[in-house]
Amino acid sequence: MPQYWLMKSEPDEVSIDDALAAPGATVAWTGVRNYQARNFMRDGMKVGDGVLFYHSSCPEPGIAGIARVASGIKPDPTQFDAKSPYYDAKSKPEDPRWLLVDVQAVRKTRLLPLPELRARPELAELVILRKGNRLSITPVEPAHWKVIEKMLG
DNA sequence: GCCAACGTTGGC
DNA sequence: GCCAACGTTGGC
Repeated sequence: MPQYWLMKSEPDEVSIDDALAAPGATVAWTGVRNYQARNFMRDGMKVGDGVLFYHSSCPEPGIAGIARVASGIKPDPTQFDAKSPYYDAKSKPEDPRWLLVDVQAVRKTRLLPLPELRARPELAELVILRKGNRLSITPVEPAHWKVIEKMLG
């Protein structure tokens, strides 16, 4: 049973184009610093799961591409890098607090903006559309995935 | 830049 | 364990 996820990235940091241009179209998903999002990676993700690649904190936020989970969880090396904005002094290499997975871009899609997602009643329960949601990684129901795939064409 | 809505921290 | 203060996210 395949599972689906939505993963937010600021295109200034890693856009869908950056991911497609990376070796193997694969990037390490660094910088997750929220326990709930981390736990989704740790407890829920499997290699091959579908990913909606979402651009956040940018002029036009929305879904920008399709990707897949390309590895199991690994420690996020940026937590040990004192020069990284994601540095966490309280995390110890023998007991890493933060994890990542590799994400492989499958294809760039048209930009599917938030207002268009909100306009679809079938997507009302999509986690990122719910009020107050700020999670950078959220599960996506198979039915929602199908609707979104259709909208992307 | 604003601000709503969360999450985290730390004193008690 | 409570909760006020503070920090962050992220759309607008």
